[in-house]
Amino acid sequence: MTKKTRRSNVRIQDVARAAGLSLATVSRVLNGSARVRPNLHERVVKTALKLGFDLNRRNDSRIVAFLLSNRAVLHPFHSAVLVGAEAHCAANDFGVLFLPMQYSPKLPWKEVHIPRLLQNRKVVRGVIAAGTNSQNLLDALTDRRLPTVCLGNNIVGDWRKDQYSAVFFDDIGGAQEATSYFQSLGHRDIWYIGNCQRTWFARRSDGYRQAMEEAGLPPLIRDLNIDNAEDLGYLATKSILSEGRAITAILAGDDTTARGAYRALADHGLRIPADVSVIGVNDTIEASALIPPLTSVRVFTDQLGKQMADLLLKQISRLDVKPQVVTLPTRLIRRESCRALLQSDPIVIKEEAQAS
Amino acid sequence: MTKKTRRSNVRIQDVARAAGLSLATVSRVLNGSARVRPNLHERVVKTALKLGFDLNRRNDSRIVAFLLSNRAVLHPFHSAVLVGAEAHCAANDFGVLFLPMQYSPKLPWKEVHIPRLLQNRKVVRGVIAAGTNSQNLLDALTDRRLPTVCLGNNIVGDWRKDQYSAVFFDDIGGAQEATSYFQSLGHRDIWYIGNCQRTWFARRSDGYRQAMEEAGLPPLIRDLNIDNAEDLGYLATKSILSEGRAITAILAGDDTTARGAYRALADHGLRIPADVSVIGVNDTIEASALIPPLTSVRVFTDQLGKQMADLLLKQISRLDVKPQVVTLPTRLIRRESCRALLQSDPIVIKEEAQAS
DNA sequence: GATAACTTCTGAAAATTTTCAAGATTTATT
DNA sequence: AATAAATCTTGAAAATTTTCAGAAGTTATC
Repeated sequence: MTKKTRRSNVRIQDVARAAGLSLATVSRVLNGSARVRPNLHERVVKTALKLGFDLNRRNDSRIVAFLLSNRAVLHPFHSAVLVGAEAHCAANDFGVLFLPMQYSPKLPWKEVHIPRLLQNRKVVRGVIAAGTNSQNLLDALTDRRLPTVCLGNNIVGDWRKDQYSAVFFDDIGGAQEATSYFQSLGHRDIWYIGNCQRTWFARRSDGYRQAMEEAGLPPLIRDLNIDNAEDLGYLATKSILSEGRAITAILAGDDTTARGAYRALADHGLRIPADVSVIGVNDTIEASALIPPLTSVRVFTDQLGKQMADLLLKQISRLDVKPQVVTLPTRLIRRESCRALLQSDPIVIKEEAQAS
Repeated sequence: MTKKTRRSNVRIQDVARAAGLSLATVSRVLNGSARVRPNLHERVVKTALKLGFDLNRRNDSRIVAFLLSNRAVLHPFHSAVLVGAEAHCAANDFGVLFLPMQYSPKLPWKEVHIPRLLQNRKVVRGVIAAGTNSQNLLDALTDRRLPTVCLGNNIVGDWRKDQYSAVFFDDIGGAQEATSYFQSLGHRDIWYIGNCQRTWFARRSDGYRQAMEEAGLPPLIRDLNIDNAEDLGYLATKSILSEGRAITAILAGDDTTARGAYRALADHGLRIPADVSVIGVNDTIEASALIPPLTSVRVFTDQLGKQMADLLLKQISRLDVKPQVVTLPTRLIRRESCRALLQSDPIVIKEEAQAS
């Protein structure tokens, strides 16, 4: 009787007997190595829970996947999220599998190709969905019963928000704060530049628009459908300048776009911040690397990674947790790229229509 | 007889019988789940090979670890290596576990703490050792019989080069090429700045020194023991300028150091490339992000990752491959940060001893 | 709406992994 | 050098996973 405590008193065969199924089927359910009819699956899980079968501390995999969807490269932003997620996982004795993948948001979910390593919970226990995702991938992961937490800001198209855990960062509020900051410095001709085809640029333009409207100023948005963020910033800025529009401040949709703006301003002989003030969003190392250093809306990327990891690990350890949504605040980091506009300052309009 | 081909005709129990050992012991050797005395280990491996036991296509893990040793953050350089390695692994149906770790190069190898996930080949089959490593870690990995490939450039201290596969990139040659390029543009007062306590900065200073000596010019090296690369570049450049030394060109040990130099030059009112030309090393996105874009020694980071992955996967699939060393070439990418010095140009010496 | 062709699911048996306790070896201490 | 304490190895048995071939379910076709 007092044999010595086994790692768990309840064995897989006890569950099988109680559920009236074979050992094999129970094993398959418990480690997701193969498909089991939904009702039997449920029967196994229920029986296991009832008998108090130790669903976690068994010696199965302790790896989660960090999905980097639809990105060609690993940007500093996502690097930082990855590092944050890894640190939290490591602290909980989990490892992180780095898994870039590409898929079309239009593909029916059954046709989204899921990497082999995700097909068996023996290997990967859950997924952090970073990069740009859409509902079809979430469906495919749900079908495989993989707990998932997504980076909310970057999901394109409609998705069933109540069914998934997600972590957002408040870039809308950040854009709003940045715009208000410009206003507090006396700026009125404040432009937003971005590619509003992309969710994140669109979200930020909303924040900008709100702040402008609240201040009774007309929103000035230059929305170009260009994929490369630096080209986008460059061309958007260039087009505003060559049209001779009044401009004393630019809110760029992200730091890379801001860099393009820097370049266009330099081309036109305009100084930052003397002639034009600039703010970016994301506050990656790029922001502090620019000369002059860029004022930017900081996203606490390490916290972002940590939060996603945390929600995921909770889902993994307890099968019954409800999906949760968390929104992390952002914060404007003030650097030398902005200056206060004095009442006496003339509005600078360079007329040169320099050809690109 | 014609039963239908099994995934392998030889079973683990055949090996056990032939080797005169228990099933358990053979299992332990074959998946590295626990330590087995070296002679028995060898006996098992030999017997398995002799019987033609399928060492690979069994359904064991297909994951390798990407070790990022002793780095606080994931720099763009290592990001790119990681992405390159992952792509090649994915093409071979392997996944990559992202595994940052910290250890002291002075610790005896038995005391180097190896993450749990590396302790069992059931999880991780091999290691790509990136970041900064030293022999003690390699010993610890060897002890666990984990195939390892290291990033050769970043190994500190002595190590047994003939026992490990390694991939180098020719940064020495790159520094040499960069220096020669300066010379071909007519520069003579060419400085190298770096922190030669760090292996990579030291290697590059060697390349620089060679090129200077071959051209009959005195090497001008500003070697400061500062960890933060940007501060290093800033302070090194500042110190040269404030001493009033002649300087028309700077070879910075890496791109971040070059950025520091940019900032110091801007502080002194010097233009790039009009007054001073600058070259960096690594050619990360930082180089093209600077204004003006930085001429830099490109390291083909994706190839670097790919090569490391390739050597590793070969070692994993065949237990008998010899360690190999590969050196990848580098290439100077010319951007706007350099200009030819005309014979008539006066040598600019700014005398202002601006306090930092 | 029946039948064929195909796919998915399942349990029994086979194969492998893991636990446990005993035996072997190493290390520390006298 | 001898002994005790601690650690490491191992085989047998227990537990789990995987294979295999047949059963059950689906879909396409006539």
